[in-house]
Amino acid sequence: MKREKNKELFRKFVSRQGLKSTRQRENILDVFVSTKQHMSVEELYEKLRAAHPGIGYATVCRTLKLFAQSGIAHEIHFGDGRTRYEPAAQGEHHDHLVCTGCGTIAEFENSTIEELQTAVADGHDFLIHSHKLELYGLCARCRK
Amino acid sequence: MKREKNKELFRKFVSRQGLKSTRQRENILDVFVSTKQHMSVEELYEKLRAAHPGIGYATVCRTLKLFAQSGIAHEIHFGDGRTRYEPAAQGEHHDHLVCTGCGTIAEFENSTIEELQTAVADGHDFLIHSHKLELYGLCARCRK
DNA sequence: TTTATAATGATAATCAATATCAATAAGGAG
DNA sequence: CTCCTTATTGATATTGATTATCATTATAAA
Repeated sequence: MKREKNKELFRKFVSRQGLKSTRQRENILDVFVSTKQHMSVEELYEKLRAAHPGIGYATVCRTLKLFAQSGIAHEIHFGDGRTRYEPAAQGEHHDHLVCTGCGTIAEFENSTIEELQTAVADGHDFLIHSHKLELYGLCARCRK
Repeated sequence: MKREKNKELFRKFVSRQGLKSTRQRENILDVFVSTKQHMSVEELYEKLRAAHPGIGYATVCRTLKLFAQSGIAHEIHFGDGRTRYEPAAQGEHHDHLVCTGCGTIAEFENSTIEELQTAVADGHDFLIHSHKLELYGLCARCRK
């Protein structure tokens, strides 16, 4: 199961880096892996406080950064000034359809686009590490 | 010429919106249209101060936002917390290759990718308004 | 000119994220 | 199990970029 795999990966990361396993990190990990996509730090913080009162905002920020470093999370910026995180699915990648009407975010994957990206990068002698593709517009509901 | 066209477009926008033509706006317009791509607000401010001392930072911010509203500029966010602007070329669109080694930004266009994006959006009954595609990695020089 | 209104620039306010730091917790050594 | 070094936490201050405020100045139409 993906969730458990990410939890395992993070625990290995912590031990490999000589970091310590703490109650807070486990709590944040639990909530994070079972969360819906694209949560902002603020949203995750609120959700965490509900389940684990007393946790600090700074700790949430720090831990999410660790998640990104460990590879189990991706940091996302949609240009609204908030940092968002989403659980990473190893070996997969998806891009986003962002509705400017209601804020809904849908996901998609398209391997042909990915291949073309690689081709473009090759043409520039550029080595792709990661990419970001976002389509902004109106979702089906907001078009009506 | 593209630069003059953008200047004309902005002047029309100002008059159409009942805004006023000011020395500062003309100065910022001059510097902006003749600038290299992807300048941050800070960089544009510094460049402007060199040519037109006394101009305020807030005015630069406000005017760049107006440029974006008028359609002659695009606002760009690369995730480093700085807002950048680039002159818009009407009817064209390009995407970015961002080197995480030296920070260099190259541009590319690929109409096939654009078509596939439209196809993906159609499949979701989504109407694209704009999009952002950025490839992060190492440029030719940094790969060596 | 006069006059209503918009724009400017200095500065304060905002907002998310990060740094600081004293108190606490983890976990290996003995 | 206890000690001890070091990492972590959480409260708060700070940062850094952008935006709001507001008195003063400038624009452009009557």
